Amino acid sequence: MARAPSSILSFLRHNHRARQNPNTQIRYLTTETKDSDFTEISQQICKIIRTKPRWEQTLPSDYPSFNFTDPQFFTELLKHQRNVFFSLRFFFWLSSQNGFSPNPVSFNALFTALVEAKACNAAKLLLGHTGFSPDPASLESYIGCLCEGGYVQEAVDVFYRLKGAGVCLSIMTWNAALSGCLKVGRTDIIWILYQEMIECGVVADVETVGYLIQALCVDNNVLKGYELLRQVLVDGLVPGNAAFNKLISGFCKEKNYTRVSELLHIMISKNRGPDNYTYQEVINWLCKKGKGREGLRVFNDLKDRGYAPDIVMYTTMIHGLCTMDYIGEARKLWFEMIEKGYRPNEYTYNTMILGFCKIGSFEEAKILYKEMCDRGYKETTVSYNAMMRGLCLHGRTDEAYGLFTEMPHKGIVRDLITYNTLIQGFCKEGKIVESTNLFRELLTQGLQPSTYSYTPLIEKLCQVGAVQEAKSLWNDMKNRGLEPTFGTQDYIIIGLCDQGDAAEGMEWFLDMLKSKLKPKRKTFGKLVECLSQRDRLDDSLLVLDFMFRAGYTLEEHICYSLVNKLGGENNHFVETCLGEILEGK
DNA sequence: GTAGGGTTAG
Repeated sequence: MARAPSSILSFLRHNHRARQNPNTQIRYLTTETKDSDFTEISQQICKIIRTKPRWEQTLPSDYPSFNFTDPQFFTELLKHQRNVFFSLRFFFWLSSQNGFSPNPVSFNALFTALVEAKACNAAKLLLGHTGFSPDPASLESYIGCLCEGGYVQEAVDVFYRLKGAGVCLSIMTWNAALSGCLKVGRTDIIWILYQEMIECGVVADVETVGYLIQALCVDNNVLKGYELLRQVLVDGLVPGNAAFNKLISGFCKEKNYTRVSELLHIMISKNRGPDNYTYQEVINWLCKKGKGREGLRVFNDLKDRGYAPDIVMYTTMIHGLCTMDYIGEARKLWFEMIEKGYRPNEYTYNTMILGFCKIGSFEEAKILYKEMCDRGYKETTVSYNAMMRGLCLHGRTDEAYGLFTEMPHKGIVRDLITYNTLIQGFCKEGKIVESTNLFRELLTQGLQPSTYSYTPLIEKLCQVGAVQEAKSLWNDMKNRGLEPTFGTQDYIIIGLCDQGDAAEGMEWFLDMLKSKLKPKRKTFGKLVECLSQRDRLDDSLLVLDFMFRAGYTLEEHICYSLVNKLGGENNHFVETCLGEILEGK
């Protein structure tokens, strides 16, 4: 005798054990209930698809008379299923069943749930598999969701879809989009979106301004970012610390410490106290720009004022001290850090290991290296590169090469820096063949060479008189769009002069001036000497003139040879120059 | 969000 639906429900409600068995419940509800209670059933289905691994295969055959493919049932299920991924799986399962035609309402509910759960990949999947279009509000949330996941290009596509439908985004979504673009470094999209934002008539808020300032800094437009800051400060808006910090590190990079200090003062006066990130950037850049002493002073000041440096700041400072070869001080900080309860991590170990390697204390380095491994930190490309660099710096390239050959056996990837380190090491020892081979290997490995791959080779080739090969490497480098590093043209000019090719040396020299580059003192000297030996006195005086203007003086022996050459001439310019030479200007 | 490995020559 079948029980009436209400009595079943009441039975379940009062019978604890029966309630615990979802199968029992569904069997009752689906076989014996005429007007199925969707709410009750979907609650039970939720439980089954959450707990039963192969429900797709068993559910239909277990309950043949229940119509799972009723769209209304899915909507009910969605209401009760907290895990959106189960709902998505159920939706796809339903879609594969005959007789189920998803309706826009359930699609939209599912899409919204996915977006709210920040499951943008799943949302993307759903969108791609159905012909439905979510409602504008969900699409707008979807934009924020995409941006957060770093899919900014897709977010822009959705934006244009909404724009086409005449929908304007809220300031929250605009900000989410800008923030997302910033995270993945797509400032190009930031400016496009900002333009659109203005056209929509949306008023930027303080958060927007913060992102714009950061974007300007990323684009190396620190000054513009600063101007924007000043402008909004007048309006009473104070952007968050992230914007200040970006500006500060931007000005640090440019060595504009006046602005840095001004910004720090603004932060304090606006109750935006500089945080660990702020000071860390300051210390970091001071050290990177060769002002490690000042970096250390800031660091010590902070401690005196009661700021507690964290492990990152300690690592930064230790790194700075190691850069200056103040290993003793670095080591002191190392122990101080441990005393404060921080355990050195992978970064700290690698920094300190390189510090020891650089000054040739390989025994100390090896002890730390072993300690690092014992603590469970794996050997990495970075740790290998550090050891190889140290060895190369001390002329132990064979040992460095030994490590290089060892890397693949340990499953450690060789990267561009690995190759560059060894190329430089071999070049320094005059082992051009080995370097050239490594350079070729780098290319065959599919790595993109950098300026640092070329520079040591160009330098060494010039020194041994192979200027033609050096020039061909130079062209290769330029063709790859790589900017030469400081001094590369100097090597070539000196190489040309050594070969007596004053004419081409002069061409390269003029190119340097055109590019507003300052040749080295040695380059000037060599060129003057070479030109005068070739009796190109006008040119040599011209170079001499630039040399003085660059603030250099002429080496004595070149001075004498020039004076000898000029002996017979008699013009005003020569006299002036000679006068300057003799005055030692 | 933060930190570590490759840049001259003196």
